[in-house]
Amino acid sequence: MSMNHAFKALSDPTRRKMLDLLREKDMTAGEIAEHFAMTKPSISHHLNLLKQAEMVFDERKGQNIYYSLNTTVFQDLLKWVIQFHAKEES
Amino acid sequence: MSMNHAFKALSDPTRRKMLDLLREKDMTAGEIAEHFAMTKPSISHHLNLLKQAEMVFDERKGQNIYYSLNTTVFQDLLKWVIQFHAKEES
DNA sequence: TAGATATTTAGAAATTTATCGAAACAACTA
DNA sequence: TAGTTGTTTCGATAAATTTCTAAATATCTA
Repeated sequence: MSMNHAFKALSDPTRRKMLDLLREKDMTAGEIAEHFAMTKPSISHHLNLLKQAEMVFDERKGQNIYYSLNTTVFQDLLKWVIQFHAKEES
Repeated sequence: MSMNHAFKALSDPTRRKMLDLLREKDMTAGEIAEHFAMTKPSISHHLNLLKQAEMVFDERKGQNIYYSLNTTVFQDLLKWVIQFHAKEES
């Protein structure tokens, strides 16, 4: 199910860069936006796709909404890729 | 470079299913096409994207063109995914 | 409560992608 | 060499995606 959303989410370089940023630390939507030459609504859209794909969590803290990685889907991705990496043994 | 192509290639369910088929055995374009409710030109297009992403090889043998997995990019993908799977240790 | 800040939602334009039918190309076979 | 089979290329259309501006929502502060 959400594997399809995950692969879609990963197909855009902006979203992969967002995930890379979140790997270092949790960030607000605004902090994330600072790293891209793109309007805030566009950033919001990308974050929303990552959320739908269950690759990030969002949590409001006062005025800000913090985004953080949700690593569960990455475990499924890892399994998927390993099938190809070690195809002769499966 | 080609990582971007690889992620794009993986974003389509048809192409992921093609890779899954090739995991079992090398196949001709026609054999691959039999598994999909789609015209041959469409199949050819998808195979071409997989080739550009360096995820498959193609080799003509007489009248047929055989497709097979090229696992080198999958190794890069594995490294990429592992970063997120084990984010706290990197 | 009014204004300021942070972020999202809505709606539209531009670009990319998926798919098709028709035609072309390549190799085999009679 | 003419016909047949396997596959791709071409050109067009429809659907999906990315991005924008404008407006709305949520929270904080004075």
